[in-house]
Amino acid sequence: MLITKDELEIPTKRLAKSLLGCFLVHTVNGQLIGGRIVETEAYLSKNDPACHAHKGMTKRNETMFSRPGLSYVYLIYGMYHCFNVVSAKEGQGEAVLIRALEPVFGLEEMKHNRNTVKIANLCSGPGKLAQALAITKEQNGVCLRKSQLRLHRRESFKTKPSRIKVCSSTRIGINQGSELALRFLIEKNPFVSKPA
DNA sequence: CCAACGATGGTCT
DNA sequence: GACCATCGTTGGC
Repeated sequence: MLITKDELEIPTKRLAKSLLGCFLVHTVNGQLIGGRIVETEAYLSKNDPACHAHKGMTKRNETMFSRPGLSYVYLIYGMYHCFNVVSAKEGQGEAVLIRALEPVFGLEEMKHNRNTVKIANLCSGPGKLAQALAITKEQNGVCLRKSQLRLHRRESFKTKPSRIKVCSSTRIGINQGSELALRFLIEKNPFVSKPA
């Protein structure tokens, strides 16, 4: 079952936690690829200098200010993409970065996209999962309930029990705002980008 | 195991 | 011209 509009329009920190265990799937050439979200980070509009929206709207970050439930994708280090779920209220400029998935669907396709055969190396980082799922700036601004790129609830696929334990840590790969505990992970999950 | 570093290009000052 | 919400490789233990 798809994530509902109401489930998406909640405070960003809460959404970052509740997205854990949900499924991110992309239909490419009629084939479904993707997996279960195991690691996220919240980026806030207030008191968060690491957030792209911290200094207001620019060409790059404008979709961060759009409706919750849309996709925000940007290019990082000239070669990778990062995928976010726009959150909070329209106009606020907040989002949840999806940092890792447990690969579930279309493993062979994802191996091909990533040029590796190691399952643990397919989606264990924001750049990796975007590459595995063929997410690029073409998906920037699409609706995650209606486009080929979608979010499904935890109970949608019977791959694991839906009860999970969440833990948190400081965020990864940033300088400013690095002391804030806004990274959330499924406890003891082998598919995260780095242990807590 | 791990720290260091280069690739690579869009965005912002 | 500097800075990046990264990753793969390299070279040291």
